[in-house]
Amino acid sequence: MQPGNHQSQELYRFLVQNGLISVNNDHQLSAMQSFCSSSSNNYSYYPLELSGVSTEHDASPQGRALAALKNHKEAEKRRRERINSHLDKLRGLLPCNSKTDKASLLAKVVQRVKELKQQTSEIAELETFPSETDEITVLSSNDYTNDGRIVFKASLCCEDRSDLLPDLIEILKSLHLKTIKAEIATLGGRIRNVFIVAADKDHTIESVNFLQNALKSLLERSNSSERSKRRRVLDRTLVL
Amino acid sequence: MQPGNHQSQELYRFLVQNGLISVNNDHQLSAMQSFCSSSSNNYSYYPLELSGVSTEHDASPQGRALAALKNHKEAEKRRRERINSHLDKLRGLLPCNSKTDKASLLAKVVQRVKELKQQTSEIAELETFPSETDEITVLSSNDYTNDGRIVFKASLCCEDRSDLLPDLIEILKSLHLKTIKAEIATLGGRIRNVFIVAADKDHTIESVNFLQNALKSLLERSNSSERSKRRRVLDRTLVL
DNA sequence: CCGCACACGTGAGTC
DNA sequence: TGACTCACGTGTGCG
Repeated sequence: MQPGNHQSQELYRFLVQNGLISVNNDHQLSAMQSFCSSSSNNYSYYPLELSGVSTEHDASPQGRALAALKNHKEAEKRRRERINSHLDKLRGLLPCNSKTDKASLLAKVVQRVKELKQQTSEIAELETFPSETDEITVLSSNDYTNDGRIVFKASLCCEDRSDLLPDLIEILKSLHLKTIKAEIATLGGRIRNVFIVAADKDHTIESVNFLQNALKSLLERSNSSERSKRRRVLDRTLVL
Repeated sequence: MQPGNHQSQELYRFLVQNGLISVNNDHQLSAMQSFCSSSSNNYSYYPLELSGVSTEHDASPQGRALAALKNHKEAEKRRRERINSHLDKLRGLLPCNSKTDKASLLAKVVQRVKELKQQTSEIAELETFPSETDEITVLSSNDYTNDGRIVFKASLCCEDRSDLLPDLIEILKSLHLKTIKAEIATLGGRIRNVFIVAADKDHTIESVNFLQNALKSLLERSNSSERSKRRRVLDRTLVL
């Protein structure tokens, strides 16, 4: 079966998509190149074939060139199928028909990815409950990079005490970090601070560790002074 | 500038993507078709042009066919640019270089969309279930602003009782808040209400606090009447 | 008829 | 050298 005519295109795509006929995976197994050279698609297309020149196992320059061209043609076809199969997967993933254009489909995909991205980040921000365990999280990602400056998202969850915030502010000041946004939530004597800070231009990614250590020592100070039974500290650093 | 050679391809894509040069939007404005017919791409390609047959405003069959072919060629080019610009947007959205293949890029997109989809649904489910702690959340952001009116997202989680909803409705009515959407979930005698409300035009951002306080008093009434042991109330206000 | 979207084969480029 | 990707122009079918 050749998917050349338009009637069988959708069927063909369906088969490819559902693995009922095989298509190369991306960037692997691509050497499986002449799997269908002996099947039913040996239609004569090139004039040279019509004029009797054998292209099978031909070492002559024309034969080699023709074989290369055939390989090329088939490889290109497989490449198209690969791309289209992914597009069809996306069609199935989004709320859209199987008949939407490639461009419109991709536009929807772009929009959806953006939506989901900020949705998850918003929801992550909502997840600011103070938990029962002490916890430090410092997170930095490329998404947080803003015109050259590095931006962190840091979270600190511990027992509340009156001079926690001043200490925190002092730490940020000493590290030359500028607070962009801060959230504070308290629950039953415990507190969770989530703050987004921007570093100076000359800061490197190692500032994440400085901040991390400073927060850790702050938390240890709190625990030792209060003789807290809460010994375990969840300590996370995420660099995405 | 024509993007024919491979050196300028990336630059061209960059310009298209950032809107520095225009490309048709999907499925609209596609009638803008011959915008570059007088630019530098009037290279002679067809033998008929070389043999002196004018293709400009030619009503002869050859002229018409040639003009159609030219239109077709340019339209196809625009289609390609449209698709590629979206692919480049996706490249910028995902953690990948600008040099990843189309197929691999699309594979990553498929994977990412799947991930984000189930992530958000999982979190959304978690947000709907009533939790064990009493909780009030009032959230307002610029995203919730709708043609001038302020829109809140408020969440209330507490012990269920029969006259909770009437009380809630009364509060919203007294504050002149119009309910746009509401979700109610009950589980083991506990209830969670999430509702989106819109304020009147004359409301300010302080209405958030009114609502917050009203809900708090509502919750305290419930607790005092039921002699609930659940004293701790998570009380959050986020203004993004 | 024309506009539109697609698959196709091919030349050119990169590694 | 070949294996691979890409943009291109073209043929074709649909509305």
